[in-house]
Amino acid sequence: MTVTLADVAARARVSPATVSRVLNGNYPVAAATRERVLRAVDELDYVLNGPASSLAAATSDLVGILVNDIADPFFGIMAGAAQTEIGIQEAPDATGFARADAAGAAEAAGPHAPGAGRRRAGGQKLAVVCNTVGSPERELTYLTLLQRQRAAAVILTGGALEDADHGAAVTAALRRLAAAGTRVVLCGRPPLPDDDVAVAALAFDNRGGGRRLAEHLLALGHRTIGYVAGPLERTTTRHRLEGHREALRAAGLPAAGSGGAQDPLTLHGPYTRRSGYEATRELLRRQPGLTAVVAANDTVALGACAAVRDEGLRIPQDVSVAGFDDLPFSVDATPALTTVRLPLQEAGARAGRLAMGTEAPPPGGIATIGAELMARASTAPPRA
Amino acid sequence: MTVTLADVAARARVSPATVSRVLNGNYPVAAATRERVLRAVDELDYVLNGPASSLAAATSDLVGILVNDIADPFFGIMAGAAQTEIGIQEAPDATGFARADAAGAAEAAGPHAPGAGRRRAGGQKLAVVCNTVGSPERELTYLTLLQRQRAAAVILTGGALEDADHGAAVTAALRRLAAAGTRVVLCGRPPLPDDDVAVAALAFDNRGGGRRLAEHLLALGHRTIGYVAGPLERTTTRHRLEGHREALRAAGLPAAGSGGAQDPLTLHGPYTRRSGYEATRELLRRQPGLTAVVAANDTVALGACAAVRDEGLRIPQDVSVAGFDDLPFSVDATPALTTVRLPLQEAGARAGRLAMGTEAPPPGGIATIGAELMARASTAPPRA
DNA sequence: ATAGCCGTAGAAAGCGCTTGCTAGGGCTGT
DNA sequence: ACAGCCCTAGCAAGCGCTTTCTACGGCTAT
Repeated sequence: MTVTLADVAARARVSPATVSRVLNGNYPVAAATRERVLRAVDELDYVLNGPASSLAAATSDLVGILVNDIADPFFGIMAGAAQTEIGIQEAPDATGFARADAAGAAEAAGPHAPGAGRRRAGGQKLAVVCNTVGSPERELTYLTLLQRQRAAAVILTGGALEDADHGAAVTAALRRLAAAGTRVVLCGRPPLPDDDVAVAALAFDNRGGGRRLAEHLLALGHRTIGYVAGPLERTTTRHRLEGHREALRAAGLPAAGSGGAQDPLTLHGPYTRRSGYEATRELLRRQPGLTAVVAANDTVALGACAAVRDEGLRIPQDVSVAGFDDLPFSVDATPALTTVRLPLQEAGARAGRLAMGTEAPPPGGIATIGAELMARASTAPPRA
Repeated sequence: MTVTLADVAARARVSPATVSRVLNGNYPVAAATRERVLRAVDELDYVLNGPASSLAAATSDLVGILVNDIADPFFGIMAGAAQTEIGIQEAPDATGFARADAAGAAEAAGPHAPGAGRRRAGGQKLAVVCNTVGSPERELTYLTLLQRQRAAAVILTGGALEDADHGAAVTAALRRLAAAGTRVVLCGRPPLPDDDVAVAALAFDNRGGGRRLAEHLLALGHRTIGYVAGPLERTTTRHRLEGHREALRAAGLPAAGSGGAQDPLTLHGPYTRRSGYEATRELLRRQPGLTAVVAANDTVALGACAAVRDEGLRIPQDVSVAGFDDLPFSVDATPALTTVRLPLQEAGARAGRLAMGTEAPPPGGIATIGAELMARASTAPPRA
């Protein structure tokens, strides 16, 4: 029914081994033979059987990218950049066998260097993104599924859940993956607790970003700053908040809640516009003296802006609003949103390269990626 | 080195066949045996070898979702919804074998119904999204890669390229996929040219949406309406534009360009904010009488808004602006964007169900999904 | 008691590919 | 001319799982 390697071999009058070698291009095959095989391949519309190939070779060309919410550009941008880096490589050079010899002249290995004439070893990788919807179970399930597929690499993006059990489970899963030869990369997520693992981590400087943003507001003269934080138990949420409070404390303001106590100026919620809207209305209600609102991210900030307006207040004259991430739409908000820029594109691309083994891992396996303050029109000095 | 089925079998003192059956749960295995096997599985931290399993069973649990731009929420939302529908199902019932008998009492098949006691047949599907970046070659490459993996289903989202050669290539690829038993679903993309294939299509009513949006503007009194269209050669672009012009023509306005002629009121560009910005400035420059701008989608509309403002004009008093898609941020723009709502979430979910075979395909394999006008604050009557 | 069934488990034959090893020509070098 | 190499291609042994077919108790029905 379906065409197999053997069929192609028969048609090209060669052995299956030869066909395999032509297709994988990592073994010298005479040009004429190669030609014949290639012709047979597309006369027969042959498509390699991936599972069989992966089984025999004990490797697969799958690379998994885990994201918390695929509908959120924050993840979309990172995933897209990573996928671009991983995806379709330069086309293999079907002809030009002889040219390798010319190039070989530059080699020190002598006239009969055995490596001459070899073609791209790897082959096409299939980067796939998996949407965990922020659910711990799904995260684990996807990790198992990817291990099942013997994925070549796995990239985990975004903040991690701060649950001891779940953290341990994920760490164990990643360790298993790594042990099985899968490259593991963390992107925008803190390194694993014990860093003995061969897991590269690209962490965002959320704490620093949060601090700088707060400092900016303090410098403008704000003293009562509301904070619409992300979901509890997320590293991202905690780090941004810590940075924020660090700055407040440094300015001699009562950064309550740092001990986990109730902080009337901080409200937690999901990363949604709605959360931003509702939390901000609540904040405005209970703190009439509020002159600024910092949101967990840009999406939340949009909701905050809507809330401020619906209270009949102006941005930034009456209340300043700031976000985090600097997603593309932030500059288009009215007024343009002050936020903290995270180089999502770059980080994603780098993660992709690490996953491919194209780029050397950072020293210690850990790199921190800067978060830059983008002061724009949505923040200004408070009314005098 | 790595644990295999045989290892588990040895440890559980059963044959590999039995372990396989426990894991796949579609063959009666005595509770005690099952128990023993399951214990061995997790004592050994056994993870099924996907490729081997797929090879032997001649099926895979991969479902591919192709999107043009993963960083664009338009696709993210559809992909996310589809993935949710496909992804992690209810947990298999590890115990409770006996209960099947009790339930069996309700069956008409008699006391020894052979089907009693069977568990979920399918098993976990891995939904993966593939980012084509709008590139025809990548689209084709991904299709081949997915065929290699013997994917269970493939979902193509978003507008198709209107290039005869490429269209034929894609159609051929989809046909091959379908022939190989892969379920193919089109989501937000017009049906295949000859609909004899077993390919389900969920198309958006882009033409109708474009028409209604134009009618809305016409009803408000606009007569000189600029149009910042999407990239040429995309079905989405063409359909929206056709609907737009249909309405203009019906209103007796010179809908130039319908024959492909130069239309000074229409400009093409990518689906980016920047394109919206630049095209709109250009439009405003060459058509001082312009009172409204329709954008290819909401993202472009955001750019258009910025351009209008930068020209010192107000929205909607001086110029009305409208988008398309009704992405989440549209309602948050200032003023809230008039747009055409596409039920992306629902469409994606439905595509996911079609891919899983959970939902019956629409009659004729084709369904058109409505596009609803969302008249908001960014459009108003033109200055008198 | 005996025949016959049903429920359960094992043996073994692949699934389609990769790859280490082997073998046979055609050259080169002497 | 002959030995020895290199280049190219084939052989065959798996990779780890699924699944058909077969086998074997114990229980029911006569």
